[in-house]
Amino acid sequence: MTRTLVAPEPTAGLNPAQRAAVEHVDGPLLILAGAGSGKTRVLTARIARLIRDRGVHPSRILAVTFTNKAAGEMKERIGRQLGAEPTGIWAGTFHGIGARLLRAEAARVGRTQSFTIYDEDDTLGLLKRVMERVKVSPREWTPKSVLGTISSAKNALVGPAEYEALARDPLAKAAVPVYHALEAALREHNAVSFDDLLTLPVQILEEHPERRDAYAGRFQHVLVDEYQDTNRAQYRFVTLIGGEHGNVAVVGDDDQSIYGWRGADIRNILDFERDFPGAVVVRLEENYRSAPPVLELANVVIAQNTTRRGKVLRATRSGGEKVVSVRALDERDEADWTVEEMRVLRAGRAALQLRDMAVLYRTNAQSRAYEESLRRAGLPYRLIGAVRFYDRREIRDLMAYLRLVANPADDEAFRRAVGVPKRGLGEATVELLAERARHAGVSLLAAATRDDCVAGARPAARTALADFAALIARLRARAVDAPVDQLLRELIAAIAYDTLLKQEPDADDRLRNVNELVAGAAEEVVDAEGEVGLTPLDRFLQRATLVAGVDQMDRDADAVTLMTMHNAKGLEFPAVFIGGLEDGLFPLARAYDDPTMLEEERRLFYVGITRAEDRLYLTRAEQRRRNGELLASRQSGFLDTVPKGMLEDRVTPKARSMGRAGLGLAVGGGDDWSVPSWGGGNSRAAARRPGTPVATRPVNTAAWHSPEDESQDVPELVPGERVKHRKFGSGTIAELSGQGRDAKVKVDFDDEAIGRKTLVIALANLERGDD
DNA sequence: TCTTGGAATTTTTTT
DNA sequence: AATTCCAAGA
Repeated sequence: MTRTLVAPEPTAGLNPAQRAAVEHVDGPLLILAGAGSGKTRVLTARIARLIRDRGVHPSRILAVTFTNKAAGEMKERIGRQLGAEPTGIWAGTFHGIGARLLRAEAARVGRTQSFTIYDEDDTLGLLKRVMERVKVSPREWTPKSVLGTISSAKNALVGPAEYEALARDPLAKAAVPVYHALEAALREHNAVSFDDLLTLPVQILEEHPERRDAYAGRFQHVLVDEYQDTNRAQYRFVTLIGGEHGNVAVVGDDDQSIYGWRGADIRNILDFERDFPGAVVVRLEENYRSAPPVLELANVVIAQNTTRRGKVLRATRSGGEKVVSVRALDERDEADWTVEEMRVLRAGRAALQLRDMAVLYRTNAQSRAYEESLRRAGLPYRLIGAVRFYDRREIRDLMAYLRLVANPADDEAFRRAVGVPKRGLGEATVELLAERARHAGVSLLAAATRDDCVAGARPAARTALADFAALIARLRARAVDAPVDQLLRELIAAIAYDTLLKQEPDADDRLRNVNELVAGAAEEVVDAEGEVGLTPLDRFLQRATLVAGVDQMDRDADAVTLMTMHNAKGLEFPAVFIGGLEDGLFPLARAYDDPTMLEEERRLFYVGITRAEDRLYLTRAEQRRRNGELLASRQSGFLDTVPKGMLEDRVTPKARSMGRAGLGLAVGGGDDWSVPSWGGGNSRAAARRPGTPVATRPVNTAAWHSPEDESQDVPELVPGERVKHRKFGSGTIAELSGQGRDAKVKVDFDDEAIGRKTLVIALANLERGDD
């Protein structure tokens, strides 16, 4: 049964479970793969085997990965097993694959092949304009919340009509006309949102059975990685393509489901066997990555969750260092300690390289302190996520031009490009133009060249518009045969963008970024692997929108990695530092009231822990600046349930000498923050409200209350009560509204110049009484 | 039309 | 704290 071939056998060196997953051929397959259990290996071996041993042509395989980078790496690994990289395989993220399908089928949803993908910012900009048009006040409903509810609807495959029928709460009702109008506007702009990359392909496949048959027939085998993070639309996509033949292999780990907040439905993996009858289930529970102490901790932590299929990772390695738990004074101390430990690891016997170390955290804001410490220490680092390269202003400016060149209907791009550089065209002119364009049913760019549309604008403005339109037309003509980098160079010259940047504060950085963009565009031309009829410009623009932070990560550079735990999924490092293990930060305060959210936070912790191969450090700070406010914090509840002895406790010198005693805080008894302990379940929200401000008598927390009033929720403010605000001084409460975190007060301040203000209690940091 | 300074406003995570 | 938003002035 073992055939001898030139390349190594795909199943060589696999354990029995892995081998079973690789050798299973037809019919649904669910691979429950614990962290570090070699699932990527299994996935690649499986595809290699399909191609080599089962004669499946690569073009008949659809492989969905979580990042573009992962797709690239997978193809490369398959190539190594087969001796040559497979051509024709569709491998990428759901969004990337959706875009690819959509390019081919664009006409069916009222777009052309050159449609633009609107990112979050673009979509939000469009939505604001739409809200204005349909008269939904952005004061009453923030554009973000409206976009959020529309986005959830899309991810659940609820279209505008159905949404209208279902709308019950006020926000949803307000969003109804916006949803309708937004869809129309996107279509007019020849654009799609991120969500549309998932929903429109589904819509096409559902409405056109022959298209569905074509794709389902083509893709004989469907493989999906990180299945636990798929949402309704993605699930439907998989079912539409693979439901019939059932050759669907999904890999996932319910314990690593961390995207519930964007519509991922953990039930997709929990119910796989029901959705795909006859599914073979393979469990990969042997962990090859982490040292036993790391795994022990991971198992203890995740065991607190109730909603899970249940599994225990078994270590295959032995030995290893104890997990270290560190208490620091503040975020700066935490970062300094971390960096110091990094130097020790580098200089010590382990002789780790910087690329072997990663700092993981819950929120991007936490990166700052680490960046500063690393810079002070002179250690190079790479920051993943946060501000994407393509989100930088100078890059977006140039991209707006390219977008407009590729898609003249992209009004959002027009609005951005027309303002850079300043050419005497302001809001007044653009709004006039928009009005006329709307009337004439044409795009802004088209309107700029029509006399009837620019009539009424100032002569100077008319000239500027004509010049701008001519510039775009010229670039458009060049785009036909010039490579993208050349086009970019000409654009920069035409608008003298480099001279413009040179006059700005961060000129050097910005110019470097621009050069990098040009260089990146040149590269793109080289590795363009020819996607059906797409122009190089279209390809370039699409890639720019769909690259994720991790996609840009260069693992070869010797630098420390900083990123959120969400971004760390699928990665591993010899040494991992997880920062901010404090109540209110990790888990986030928002998760307290909701067991589902709390469990998701815990899964995120589990993901973080299992990134570590040899060494793991959990750090926390006694006080931390958040949103400009200094907050005292208790250690994370996640640590409370860890058995004593599993962690090696350390305290930074600063925390030891200036610890909380020095803060003069009225902490409710005891010198450790062991005050209210809470396990997995149902302790009262009031008893563990986080983010306690370091101030006297805060009103938005119950953490310092004496036991008697613990049963009360947040201490009630009442109308007529006197309060004091940091900036506004003293005042009297006039009115209360809202609940929980959204609770607001109207306060009449004594200072007449200030008068009545509406404040969010949770943010206002009011003090009770006068003083 | 563009610049400015003060005010308001922060969902945490991302394709 | 930091960014974004807005209104008034140049």
